[in-house]
Amino acid sequence: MDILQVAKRAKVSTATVSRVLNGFPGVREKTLARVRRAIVEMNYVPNPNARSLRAGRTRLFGLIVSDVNNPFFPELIDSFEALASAQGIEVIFTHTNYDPKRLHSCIRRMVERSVDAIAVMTSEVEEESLHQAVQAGVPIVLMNQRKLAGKFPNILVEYATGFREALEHLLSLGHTDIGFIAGPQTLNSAQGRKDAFTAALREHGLHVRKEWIAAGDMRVDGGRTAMQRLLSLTPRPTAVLASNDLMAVGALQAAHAAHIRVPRELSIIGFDDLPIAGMMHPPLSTIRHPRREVARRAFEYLWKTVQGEEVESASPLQPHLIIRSSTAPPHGQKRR
Amino acid sequence: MDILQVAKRAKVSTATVSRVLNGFPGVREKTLARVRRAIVEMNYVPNPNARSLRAGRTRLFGLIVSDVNNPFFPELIDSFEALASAQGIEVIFTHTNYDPKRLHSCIRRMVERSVDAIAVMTSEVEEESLHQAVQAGVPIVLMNQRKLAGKFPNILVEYATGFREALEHLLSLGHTDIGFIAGPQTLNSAQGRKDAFTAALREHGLHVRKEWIAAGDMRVDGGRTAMQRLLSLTPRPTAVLASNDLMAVGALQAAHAAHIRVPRELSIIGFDDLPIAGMMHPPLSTIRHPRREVARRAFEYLWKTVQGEEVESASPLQPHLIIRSSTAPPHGQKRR
DNA sequence: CTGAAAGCGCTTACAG
DNA sequence: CTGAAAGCGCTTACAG
Repeated sequence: MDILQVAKRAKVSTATVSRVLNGFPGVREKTLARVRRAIVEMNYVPNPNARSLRAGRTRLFGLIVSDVNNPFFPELIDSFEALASAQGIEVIFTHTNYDPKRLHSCIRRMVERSVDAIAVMTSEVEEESLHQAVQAGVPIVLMNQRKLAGKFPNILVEYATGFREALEHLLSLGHTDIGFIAGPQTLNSAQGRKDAFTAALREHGLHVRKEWIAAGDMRVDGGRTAMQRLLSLTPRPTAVLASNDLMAVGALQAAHAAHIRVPRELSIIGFDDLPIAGMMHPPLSTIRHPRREVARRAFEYLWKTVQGEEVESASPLQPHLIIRSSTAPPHGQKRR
Repeated sequence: MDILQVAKRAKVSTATVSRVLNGFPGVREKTLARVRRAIVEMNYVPNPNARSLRAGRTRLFGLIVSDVNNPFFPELIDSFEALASAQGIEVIFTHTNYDPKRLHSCIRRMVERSVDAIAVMTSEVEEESLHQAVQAGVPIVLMNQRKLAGKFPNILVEYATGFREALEHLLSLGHTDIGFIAGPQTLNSAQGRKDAFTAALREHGLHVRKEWIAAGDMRVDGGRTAMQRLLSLTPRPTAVLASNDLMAVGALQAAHAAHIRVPRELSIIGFDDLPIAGMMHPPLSTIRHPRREVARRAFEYLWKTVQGEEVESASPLQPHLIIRSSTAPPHGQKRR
């Protein structure tokens, strides 16, 4: 009974110490000071387990991502953790490795740990898994799961803006033959990106050439293979957009291997703006995914909800094009 | 009192339910079955806070790294987390951003959370910060902190082996003019790597040319600047080793910018074997840091210690050279 | 403004 | 082999 020791030293009851600890109003100034001194002198730290047991709150948030090894996530994790830590919240985190079944057990583990809230920042989500959290009364928030947008709180990212900017950039350089490296259409995020691409194309009256859309696995290897396929075509696109940077890197490798110079003979644009995009040779132009902002919104939603505050829904986040050196006018053409 | 409900349903006392839950021996087969059924039927999950409060163990491990955004760490985190999760341990993690002061507060937070053990996997460690854990009786383990090797459990990595292999590879290609991009000598890990390099040089009777050792900040930018300095020298080295892959990437960028072809005109070798090493153009040869193995040993040390088992100290881990495409015989020379 | 006391949900000697 | 009961360290109505 450690709080008892503090109470004795300050010559008050444990109730009063507890009040001071939790910043409750209505403690006389003098008592307050005495208790505070005792706390400091004894170097007292409350036992979080006892606290949680009694108060029913653990000050623990869960964070679930798809894949720690995908450079997309560290920044998101970093931001989330920093925000949490500023509020005295600890974060336990796991990843699903893109496997919806693992999401189920991740959520179960977190619920069993009685976290106060869960951020499900995965690219793929199965609705049933989420019900565990709902049933346990644990608030959750998702990242850009449009299909579940009505049912669950959701941090939306409007891919369309980014793709429109990318397309307009390519058009302004003189490209009209534009290919796309899509992701597996089983992934929500991959599907959304492909839709955004074709929509942007149509907006500008461009025809969607099905054979110029190749699919990869969202990793470097998949991007390389997809690009090899596109390069084998006649005619082939003069510019290629990839649904993520890892595949754009693979595309770049394929171009290098085929002795096709980027951007002189082929323009490439990625999506995400991973740190590696800028490290490539040439540095990749890409659409920046506002993941730190996603993390911030996700945390704030959960934090406010836990506090019992109402959260008004915000407008979707907008990704924007970052122009580096992997785009240029098509071979033999001038900037118009 | 949820365990009470289970007890009632199984017509036993809570003590018996607890015994079943914790796999204690000496419960009659029949009772065991009845209790198990009740647990399943009621979908009962023990309250971890009550458990921890009583048992004094939280089944929570702390993991501290230098920087989530450095691609070195995700694999380490991933491995550690997988191992922990297999034992029903949850991991809370934070990073110091290379700031020793932050390490202090990271450890404090974890101790206050009453984690059962802490893995301090940072490249820089201040001894005093560790005392908090020691005083609180929380086992810790460090990553390759040679200065503290006698005082604290430590997962050692023998840089020398890797550098020896790299050097011998370069010598076999015909290089004798070998430069080095060092890290800030305030970082233990950077210092260790530089020492390993110069030792390898001397072993082979090569002279250490001080002007061919440039220092960077362990990031891409630092590597680029350091390489620019080396390239401005006459004579300049025909091969350069970098203390980590991020700086090797920067070195590659500097070479590209100076229109020096790698590996034809300049060989580059990195250290760590980050995922990006293989994505570069050309793919970087590098010394692989066995970080998954580090994570495994760190976890196992902590796990065994928490169980009260004795852990015998293992021999240091050996990094090995991975040959890709950034090394070749020096310009105009043949492989000897 | 402050205190006495119940109770959060478990585990663990102790007794039988 | 099993149960009654104390207690882990807090917080929170309730009373004064």
